[in-house]
Amino acid sequence: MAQTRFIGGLAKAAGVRVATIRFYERKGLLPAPPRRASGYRIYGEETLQRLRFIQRAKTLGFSLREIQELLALRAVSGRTCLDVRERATHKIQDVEGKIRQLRHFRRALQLLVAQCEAGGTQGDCPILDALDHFRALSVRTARAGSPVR
Amino acid sequence: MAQTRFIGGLAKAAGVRVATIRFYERKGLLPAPPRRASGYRIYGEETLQRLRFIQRAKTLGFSLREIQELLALRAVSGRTCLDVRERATHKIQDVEGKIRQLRHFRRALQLLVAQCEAGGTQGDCPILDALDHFRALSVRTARAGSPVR
DNA sequence: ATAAACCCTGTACATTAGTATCGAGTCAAG
DNA sequence: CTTGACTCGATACTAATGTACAGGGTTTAT
Repeated sequence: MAQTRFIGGLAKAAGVRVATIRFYERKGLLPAPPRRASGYRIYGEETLQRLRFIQRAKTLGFSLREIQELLALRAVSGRTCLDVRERATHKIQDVEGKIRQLRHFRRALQLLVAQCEAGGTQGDCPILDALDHFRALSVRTARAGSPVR
Repeated sequence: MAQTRFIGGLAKAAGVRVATIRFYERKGLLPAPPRRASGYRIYGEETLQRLRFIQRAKTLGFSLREIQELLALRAVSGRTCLDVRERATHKIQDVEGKIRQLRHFRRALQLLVAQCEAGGTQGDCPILDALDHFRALSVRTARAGSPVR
């Protein structure tokens, strides 16, 4: 049985503002919901799920435009399957790149912590340039750069 | 031997605009570099590395403010080691959360592709609600939500 | 020593992602 | 059937993250 509620209840459940929900609707991130005779928007559970999806994707560095594209993968109308597959495959590459970066990132931070612990719980840490290690690890896409002038 | 260059060369090497570099300097993401007598900024290799770090962190969903915090982990002056360790540990949690989310995300996208392939290269895909699967997987933080009204 | 290409500061403009406010209408609990 | 909380659309404002001049000085290859 679908929960139904007005915009305020949905906003509270999702932890966003009412204005944000209307904003997302205008932007096409949320479908125009059914309305009461009065014009009040009526939401079911699925909109809450979609809002949570949007929130998560945002913290992962996707822009609203990208999130819209991701959501559009579901709405197959008018798109061929091949098209969807291509887009999804491309997104997977994207996601895997992010995962890789984050792993390097984590490793660097762990090194930082390890160096701290090695230095003892008080007194000076060594230079703590573990983040340089991160840099060294993840600069694979490095281009040549302009020469000295 | 450190490469040195003016702001334009650095911008080109990092793939950002000159104005962006000056913007980051104003924001404290890049240190104020040494200058020529003329006032021209002079950059070494380390600034390029830092710029690349910033770019990567941005695509991973960190705001400039958060990136500043991450960079501050390196600048140990005035901070105790314990403090740094705590902050780094917290960041690691953060990063791991993101990795987890991205993995769910990827799984959902892979499911989507698989469903597409099962449906053949042409004709209609099934409903393709693999992203619902993603939702089901990743809604662990779900709160009760307001009741019907 | 000159001209193209570059840099300086300061300020204004743009885009993304919301937030806030207003006046008027609606809901629902007592 | 009133009253406080909610909703509506429209519009304007904000913060974060850049971008684009304008007017004037600098570098450097030739």
